[in-house]
Amino acid sequence: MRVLCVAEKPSIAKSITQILSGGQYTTSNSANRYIKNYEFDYPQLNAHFTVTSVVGHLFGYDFGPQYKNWSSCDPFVLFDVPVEHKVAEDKQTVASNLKRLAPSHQELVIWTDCDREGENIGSEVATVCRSGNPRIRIRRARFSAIIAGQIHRAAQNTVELDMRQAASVEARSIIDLRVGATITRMQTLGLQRLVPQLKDQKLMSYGPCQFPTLGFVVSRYEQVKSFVPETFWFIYLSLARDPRNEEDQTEFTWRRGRLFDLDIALVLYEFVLENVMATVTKVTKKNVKKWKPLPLTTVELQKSGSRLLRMAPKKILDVAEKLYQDGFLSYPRTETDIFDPQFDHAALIAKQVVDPAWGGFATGLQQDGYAPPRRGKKDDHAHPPIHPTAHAGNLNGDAKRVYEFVTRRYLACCSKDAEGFETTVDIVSGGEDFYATGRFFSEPDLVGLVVLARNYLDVYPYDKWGDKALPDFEEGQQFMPSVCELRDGQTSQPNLLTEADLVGLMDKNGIGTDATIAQHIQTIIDREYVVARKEGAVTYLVPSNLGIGLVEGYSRIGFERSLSKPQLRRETERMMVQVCNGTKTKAEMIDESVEQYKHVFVLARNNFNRIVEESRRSPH
DNA sequence: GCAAGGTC
Repeated sequence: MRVLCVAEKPSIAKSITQILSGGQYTTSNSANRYIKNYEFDYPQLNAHFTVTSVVGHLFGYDFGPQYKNWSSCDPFVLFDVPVEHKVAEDKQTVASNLKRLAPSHQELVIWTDCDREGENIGSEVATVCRSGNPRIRIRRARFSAIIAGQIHRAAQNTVELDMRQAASVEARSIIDLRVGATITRMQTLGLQRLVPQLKDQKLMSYGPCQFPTLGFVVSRYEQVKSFVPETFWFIYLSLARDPRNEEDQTEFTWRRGRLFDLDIALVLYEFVLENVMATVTKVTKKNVKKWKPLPLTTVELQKSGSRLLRMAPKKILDVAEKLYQDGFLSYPRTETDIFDPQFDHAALIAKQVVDPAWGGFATGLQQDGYAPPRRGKKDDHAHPPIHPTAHAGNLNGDAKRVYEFVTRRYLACCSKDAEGFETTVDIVSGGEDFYATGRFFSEPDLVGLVVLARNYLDVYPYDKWGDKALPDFEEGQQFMPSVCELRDGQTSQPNLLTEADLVGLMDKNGIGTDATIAQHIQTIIDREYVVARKEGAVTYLVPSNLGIGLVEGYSRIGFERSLSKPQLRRETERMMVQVCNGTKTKAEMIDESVEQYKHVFVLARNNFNRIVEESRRSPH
């Protein structure tokens, strides 16, 4: 029997081949430059295997040519006209490779990622293969990690393709196209016609992900703008053990924190002054841990990368993609923050011992520094957390910095939590409670044998856990504070959104996926809805007048679930789950969603003057 | 000239 195996991407086809063939296989080129076809015998099934791949989706949806021209029709009709489902122009070579291979095989085994998109890509692969060989038997391999045992088990225990999951993706694709096209055309044409400043603005797109993304930026901007500082008061108390040394001050924090009522603060302060001699009520000493980081997901890479490496999320993902293609990093698009229990950490750590910067640390992990990585809560059942797959010694610039971050993060995951020693001193002065906290990695010799360790912090300089010395205090000890003042301060205004903040918000609200979040941010910048403003080391996102105008305009119309809020997208997500469960059909999902958006569209068009007003308010 | 999803 001849079996045709098709993976979602070339790298997976290669890994599967290496595992199933035991290293004995032949390679040939396909019509597509990225795709190779591998062949070998698989005696366990008494079969000859051909393994190849696609490069993501094969098909795309679009309107027919008669609707291409924006003036050809009222945008509203795009809610209902038929959509074409065709192999995308740039995927013709991918499809022709499958179609050519199908006739010489009796069985097709689909090895796409085990998620909704993977199921959908699998159904596309099946369609193309069937067009080359109508009688080909179609099966699906289920695997959640590229680990030999799992891959063999998947090959020998194939299942059915899940057509419900595939259908849920089709429904979402069609809805996104219809909604995106109608609102984009209406909005762009309307604003160009009615707002003089915008007549040359090329494209003012609407998308179910880009608008909620813009909404987050505008909403933070409004918070910053409407912020009114408040004054608060607190009692500041400190002790100088050596009154001649101004540096040697132990500052105590008032247990009440901040008070926003001056009268009350004054009364309490006067109580304290009447009896200011302080008494130490308690000295607490305890061992404390700072947890090592979780295994790295794409979203985390982008958040911490943009914060620590000061690169745009999109840039980080591009660099990581290149490192993956060069064989230095594992697949960079993953939601998983749990390593498979069978994952071979020893082999990966061994590859890093040669590094001049962290090789010594890796050697330490090989001796007794190793501890199994923490287990997060997310598993996409398709890819492991991001980790280095080979040592890279010759990188430069951004590639070097991203590789270093991923590698240090990985080694930190395989290390131990940092251990410190914390002392808290509680005092009472004039009936009010104060405290001071100090922390050490190594306790001064008093107790002698407690050895505390920085552990993962030695390889992960991105986390800070500073030493803060505290002089010795004893319970019952009394002292006269060197300073005791009623001080005031003001609440500070919130910061504008950073790219890292925005990635986090989108992830939390289900806007976009690990692979697309950075693109959506880039889109709202490209559309000039938002400007990325660099202030020192941090990049803040500031909405433009156009961006603010659009969001304000739509919310003025008073949509129950505004177009720039995440609820509508969440509803789409919920319906996809229902289609996957079988509690809703694809057609029902499309109908319901389109009805809802038709309503929104009509309301928006009838009240378009409000959007125009908001967009006109200031020059762009 | 429209979307978002995959991958390169």
